[in-house]
Amino acid sequence: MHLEALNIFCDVVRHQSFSRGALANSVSQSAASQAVRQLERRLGAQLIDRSRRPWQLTPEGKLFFQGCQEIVDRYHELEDAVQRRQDPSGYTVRLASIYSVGLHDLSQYVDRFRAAVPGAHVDIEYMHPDEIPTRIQNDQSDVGLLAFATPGRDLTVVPWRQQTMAVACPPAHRFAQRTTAIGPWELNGARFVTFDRGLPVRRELDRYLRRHGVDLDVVAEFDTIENIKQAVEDGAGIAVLPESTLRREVERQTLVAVPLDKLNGEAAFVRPLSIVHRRRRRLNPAVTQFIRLLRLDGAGQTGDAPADRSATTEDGYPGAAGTGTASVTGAR
Amino acid sequence: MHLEALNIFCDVVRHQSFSRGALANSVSQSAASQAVRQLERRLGAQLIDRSRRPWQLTPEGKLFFQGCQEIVDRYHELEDAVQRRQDPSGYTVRLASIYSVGLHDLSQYVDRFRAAVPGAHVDIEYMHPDEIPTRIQNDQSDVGLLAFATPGRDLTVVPWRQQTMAVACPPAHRFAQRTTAIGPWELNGARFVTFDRGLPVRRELDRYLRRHGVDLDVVAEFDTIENIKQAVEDGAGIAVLPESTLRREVERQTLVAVPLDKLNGEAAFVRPLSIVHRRRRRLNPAVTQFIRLLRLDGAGQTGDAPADRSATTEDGYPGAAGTGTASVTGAR
DNA sequence: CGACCTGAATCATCTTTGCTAATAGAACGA
DNA sequence: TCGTTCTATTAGCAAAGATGATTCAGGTCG
Repeated sequence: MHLEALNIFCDVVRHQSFSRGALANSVSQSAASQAVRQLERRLGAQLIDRSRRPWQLTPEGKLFFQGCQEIVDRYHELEDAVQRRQDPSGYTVRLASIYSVGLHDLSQYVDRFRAAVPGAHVDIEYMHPDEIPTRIQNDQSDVGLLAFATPGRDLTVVPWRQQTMAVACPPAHRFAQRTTAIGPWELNGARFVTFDRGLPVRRELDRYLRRHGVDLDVVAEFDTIENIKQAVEDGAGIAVLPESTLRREVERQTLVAVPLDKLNGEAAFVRPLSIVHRRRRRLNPAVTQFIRLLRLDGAGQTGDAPADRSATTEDGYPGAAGTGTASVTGAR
Repeated sequence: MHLEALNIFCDVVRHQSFSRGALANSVSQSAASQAVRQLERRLGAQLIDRSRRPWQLTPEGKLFFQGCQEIVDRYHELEDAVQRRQDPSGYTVRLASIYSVGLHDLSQYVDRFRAAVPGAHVDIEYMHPDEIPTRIQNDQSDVGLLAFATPGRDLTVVPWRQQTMAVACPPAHRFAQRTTAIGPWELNGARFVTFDRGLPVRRELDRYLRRHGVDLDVVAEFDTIENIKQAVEDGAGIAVLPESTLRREVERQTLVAVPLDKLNGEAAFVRPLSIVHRRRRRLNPAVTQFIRLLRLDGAGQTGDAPADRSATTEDGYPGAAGTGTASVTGAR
C-alpha cells in the first residue's frame, strides 16, 4: 500500500472533497478517486458513503482516517529524524529566487544559516520566475522562491508567506491622504504602473481587478518591483504592490502605501510566496536544513503573514499545496 | 513510499539477510535489494553499511528500523480494526483442504466458527494438494489447508502447524518394542509404504532420507494417509507419517508410532501445515474471522506444534512466510 | 595464496501499476 | 427540468516494480 494513497485519503477527508484532496497532493481528481477506491477494495470496507451529497465518512472510514493520520504523521517524523542525523556540512544550497523577495531579508536568512551550519555553502541567484521551476527540474538549483507557484509532477510547492498587496502612490496623490482602506472599485480609471504581462502576478492581479469590474489605464509595465516603484515615485501613476516591499520608500516618505479594502476580514488580494523544490529525489541535508530554517518563521522581518498551515501536502508540509485561494479552483 | 518496502526492510534487518528478508515477503532477492536501495535513495541516507561482511545497520538504519516496525505494525492493526468492524454474517467461507488434515479436528473448528458467527456459511472440500493453490487463485476457494505450501505472487502462506513425523509399524514389528527414538539410518533397507510421487511430502521425505543416506525398499505408494496406514496394518511394511494422524490406531493398538530421533532438540522431520489464501484482494469478513480462529490455536487438539511465530510476513502474519526450515533455502 | 563459495548488486527485460485527460454520470439547487 | 458541480469511469501511456541471469566482492578453506 502506498503511503501516498493514505495521505490522499486523509486530505480528501480533511477537505471534504476529492478534488481538493487531490489538489493538495498535486494529483488529478481521477487519481484521488482511484486511490481511495483502491484503499476500499484492499480493506474490503466502504470508507466513504457516496450515496448522499455531500458524502460522509462511514464508521469504518472514520476509524481508518484517524489511524491513517497518525501513521502518515509518524512516517514523516521518522523521515525527518533520519534526515536530521545527516551532517549538512560540505553540501551546497543552490537557491533560485525572484528579484522581489526582499534581498535584505533573504540575506539575513542566509547569514543565519551559514552561522548554524558552518560547513555548508549557499549560492543565491536571482532570476525571472518562469526560469525557476525549469532550473529546479533540471537540477541546476535546489530551492526556489517565487510567487504563485503551481505544483507539478516533480515539483513540490511549500507555501511560505502571504504578501498583502497595497496601493502605492506618490505622497502628492489624492489617495495618499486616505485614512481608510481603498476599495478596488475606487481604482477605476486610474493611471497604473504594473508588472510585465509574462509574470504570474500580473495575470492574478488583472484577474482580481477584472473580478471587481475595475478598468485601468496601464501606463507602464516593468518586470521588477524596483522599477515599478521608481516609476510611481516619478509620478507615472499608481501601482499595486506587496506592502512589505514598500517599507523603505514609506519610511523615506517617497511613497505612500494605502491598504486595499479587506473583505470579511481577509486580505483582498494576497501574493503567495512559495518555497519550491524538486519532488521524488531527496534533497541534500543542507537544503533540507535551509528549508527548515526558512519555514521556521514564514514571516521573517517583513511583516508578511506566514502561509496557511491547516492542511498537509504530500510531503508532509503543512499548508495548502496550491498557491493560495486564488488557484485552488484553477486548472493544473 | 510503499508500506511493503518498509516491511521488506524490516524483515531484511530481522533476518540479517536480504535473501531471507525477501523470502519472508515472497519477493526475489533482487527486489529486496532494490527496495532497500530505493528507501536509502529517498531518505538520502545510508541505512545499511555494506562495506564489511556481514553488513550492519548504520545509526540511521537503526533509527529507521525502529520507526518502521512501529509504523508497519500500526498499519496492520489498523487494517485489522477496520476488518473487525465488518459483519461476517451472510458471507461464505470456501475451504479447500488436503485429506490428511484431521477431519475430526477440522470439523471442530468449523463448529466453533458456526457458533461464533451464526450468519456465516462454511463449505469444506477435500482435494489433492496441487489443486488447492489453483482453486484459490481462480477464486473458487477462499482458504486452503495444505502441507509444504510455497508462497507466490498472489498466494499468501500462513504457517499453521508443525506435524512431527513418526515411524508407523505394526505391533509385531521389531521397531514396536523400541523405547528410544529411531535414528533415520536405522530405517535402511526397511520395506516402506509411502506417499505418491506427486505429493510434496513425498519429495521432502525422500530428500530427508537421502540426506541421511537411507536407502529404502518402497513396496507401496498411496495418495492418502488412510491408505498408507491400512497397508502398514496389513503388514506391508513401515511408514513415516505425522504422529498426530496415528492417534486412533495407536489407541486401538493396531499400529505403533515410534518417534524419529531428534537432533539437538528439534524434530528431525516435520511436515509444515499452512493456511493459504489469495494475496492482494481482500478476503471477506467471514474468511478473515475463520482464519483468525484457526490461527488462534495452531495446535488444535492434535498434539501438533503450532508453527513458528518469530518473523512477520508481508501481510502481517507472524511466522516465517516460507514452509518451514526445509524450504527457506529452497527455490521459488 | 589462490580457488572456491556465498550473498548482494546490477542488468536487461517484461509486467503491472498509477496517472492523466476526456467523458460520462449522479445529486443537488434554482 | 435544466444547469451546475462534484465524482466515477475509461482508455492510453509512462513509470515503477519484479524477475532471472549475471557479475562482483568478502570470507573461507585447502
